[in-house]
Amino acid sequence: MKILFFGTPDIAAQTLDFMIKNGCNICGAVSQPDKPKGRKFIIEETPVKKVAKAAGIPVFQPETIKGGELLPTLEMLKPDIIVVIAYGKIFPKYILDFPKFGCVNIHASLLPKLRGAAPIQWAVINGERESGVTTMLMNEGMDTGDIIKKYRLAIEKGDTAGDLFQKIAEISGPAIIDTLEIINSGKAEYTKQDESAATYAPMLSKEIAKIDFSKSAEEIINLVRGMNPWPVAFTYIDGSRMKVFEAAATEPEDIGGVALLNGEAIGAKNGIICGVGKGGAVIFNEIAVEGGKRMRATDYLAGHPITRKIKLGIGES
RNA sequence: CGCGGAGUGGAGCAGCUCGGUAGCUCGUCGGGCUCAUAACCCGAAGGUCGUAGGUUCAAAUCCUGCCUCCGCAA
Repeated sequence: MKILFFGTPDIAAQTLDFMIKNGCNICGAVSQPDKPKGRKFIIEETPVKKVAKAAGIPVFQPETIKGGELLPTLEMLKPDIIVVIAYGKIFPKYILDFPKFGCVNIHASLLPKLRGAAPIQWAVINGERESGVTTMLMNEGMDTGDIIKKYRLAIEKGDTAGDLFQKIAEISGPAIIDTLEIINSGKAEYTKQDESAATYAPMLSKEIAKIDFSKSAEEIINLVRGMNPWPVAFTYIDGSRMKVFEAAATEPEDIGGVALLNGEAIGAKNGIICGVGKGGAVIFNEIAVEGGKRMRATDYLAGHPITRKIKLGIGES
């Protein structure tokens, strides 16, 4: 079965790598165009492109695909099936209809929950205990295709989005191989999604990453986990942006009777304790401020003592 | 040349504007106090101030090149 692979970021690259190593017949890889990245604006190849090039697979990076740009490529390669993971664009009908076995997408959630761009982070932010990947036959909607198979996965309490990314990446390769075998054997069943149960995982934005201290301790801790390693939950301390990499629940009494309202913080021997909504409090264990490296909050406090309570979250928004 | 910040004992920072004695909090080590402690008291070790030059009687501090790290932006 000739496979044309679509994908862009690291998680797609790992899956592609797994497929190659397991003998899949990949006739080409389509990825987003390379874009300037990093501090120096250096153009960097997408992870999928790197893997494909290393394996000698031809790479295609059209700016857009909705106007028929990919038709010549499809006719040249004549793929039997298209596999898509985190490519980043909606597929137009001419591509969906081209391969004999259709276009199979592997999505990092248990559909119909968390359709959209950032299912992994939202699973963590929402405090889900379970996630996984779903393979489906793509249609013209966003993650609305008929489900082929779900592969479940537990989310541990301390998992960050980065941890979940890793877990998802590990099962994605085996999952797609399994699904391809099912399709190839002709035993595939396509199940319609329950539209009433659909939820969405929109792209992450700066606004979402800003800590809202009126929320509960649990919600804030989940946000911190879900934003790690990117874009990282943040607030403002002393007028500077402070990223929070790790936070834990704590009791307001831990700071010796000082009452902390929402957003009020004080230095403690284990980190920075901050009052949050519903009478709770969280402790920031690992942080980074502008210009500084990531460090333990206790180290920050060594150079920036907070002996009287201060208000967090004040800064240019 | 996209914009900006930073390199100072093991960690986090101050000192630089206005050159002249290496400072603070924590940690480490030793001692003391205490029923006890991540608490408290006394003491000690530990730094070519990122690097290469320049200016100067004298540079952590002023000037120039280079290296490294980080934030924004993507």
